[in-house]
Amino acid sequence: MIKQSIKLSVDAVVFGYEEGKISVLLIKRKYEPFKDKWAIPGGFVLNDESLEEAVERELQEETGVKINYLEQLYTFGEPSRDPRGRVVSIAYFGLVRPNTFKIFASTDASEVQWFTIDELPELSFDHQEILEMSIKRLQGKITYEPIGFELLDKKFPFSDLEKLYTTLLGREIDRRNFRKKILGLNVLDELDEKVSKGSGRPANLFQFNQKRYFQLKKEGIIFEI
Amino acid sequence: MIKQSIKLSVDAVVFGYEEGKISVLLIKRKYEPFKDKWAIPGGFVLNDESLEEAVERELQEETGVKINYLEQLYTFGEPSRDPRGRVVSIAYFGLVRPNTFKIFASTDASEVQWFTIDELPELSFDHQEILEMSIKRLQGKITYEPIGFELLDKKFPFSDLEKLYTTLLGREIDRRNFRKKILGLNVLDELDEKVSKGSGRPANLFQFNQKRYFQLKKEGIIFEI
DNA sequence: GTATTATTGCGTAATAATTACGCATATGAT
DNA sequence: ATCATATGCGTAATTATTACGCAATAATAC
Repeated sequence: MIKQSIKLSVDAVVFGYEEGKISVLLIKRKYEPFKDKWAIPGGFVLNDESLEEAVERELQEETGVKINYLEQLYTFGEPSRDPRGRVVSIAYFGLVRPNTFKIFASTDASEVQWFTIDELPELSFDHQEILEMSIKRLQGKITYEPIGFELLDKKFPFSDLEKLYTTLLGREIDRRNFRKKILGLNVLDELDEKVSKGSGRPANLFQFNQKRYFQLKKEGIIFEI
Repeated sequence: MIKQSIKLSVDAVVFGYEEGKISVLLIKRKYEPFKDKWAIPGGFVLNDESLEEAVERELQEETGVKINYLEQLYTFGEPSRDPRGRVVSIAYFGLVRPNTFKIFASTDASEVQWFTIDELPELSFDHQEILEMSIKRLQGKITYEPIGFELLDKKFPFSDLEKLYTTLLGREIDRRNFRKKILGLNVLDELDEKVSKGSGRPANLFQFNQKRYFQLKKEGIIFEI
């Protein structure tokens, strides 16, 4: 039997949402190959850590990000995808609230930066493909799983949620029907707090009730936009 | 940097459909660990083959199966999942038409057998978990992608398709509404052939038109049951 | 050969879900 | 006070889903 010499890495596409824009966290590579090019954060898996642990460790090391939601995306294994040799990479996608921490570059990264998804730089390896798949997955997923809340502040006005969905889905949504639908799902708690931004009627704040969501899911009631 | 010593394998959950039953192809392991226990077919990835090539090679070697549809399922990487050491496995799920070839056991398998999914034996490693995830994926997927046809003969009476869906989804479907819906999707060609099985009015044969499906998909028209 | 049974195939009505849209309400700005 | 702006509630029109009746065409029983 031929000895297997395949290396295993993890990569993470991390999405954030601020000021009506979806952004992705990228690092500038400090070393070859693709030195000084932008890439998705990631790195090799250690012998005794799980894949999720590897992702969270690498993200912490390279960017300082604390992940809020993490999900396995796909495993990329084309023999030619890394010039150093055979590297199979398990890609994840994650959601964070950018305003809850400060990003910084270290270890393999010389820079860390948020890029809005319509202004992306050229990427290393097959990271362009990974990123495109992530965006599609995110767009698909928010219509049948309540993961959008992971991108918003814990307490948010309804208009923030609506803005997020119009941005992510890339189309207009009727505000009144959207409100009816979401509130009808019964996964939001209406708080006794109001917030006013600029002119206009002040908005009530809402909060996602995860416990209630799991309860409904167990009863077979599905979340769908 | 610590040298990485992780092995990479692929596993494939292969589904077949015959006589109104969904079956999974399992092998009996010839060697330790889990010698003489049932398992999902699979094995280690070679240095210079793609992951899909590895799956198809292992299936051919161990079982003689020629796969009809193959899709990546999930990557399982818990450090403790294999008693031999760290083995990360990329699981696939596949669909075949069992009546188009003969299965046989060889290399790592002492036996190969179809098991209906409600009469499964005890499985090796974390293969139980992999299989459960596969079944869920299959059930979910047939409602929004026309992959069910990969399990049927190329030419089939409508009742076969209906039977497949009731079996997979585990619930009754109104024959007349189902027919309207599927035919309305415009992805089936009605042939000028009829088939009669036992008594009753002979049924027209249909054939899935993949070209037409891709065309409709490109136009944004979605398949959904 | 005729009646019976089984299965296919086409239609229409009742119900539910989605979409479109009018307008009152509450605040900041002038 | 008046206007501009954004929130929040309702109802009607449209579309999709579900329920179900029944004719058509064969094998089978007698």
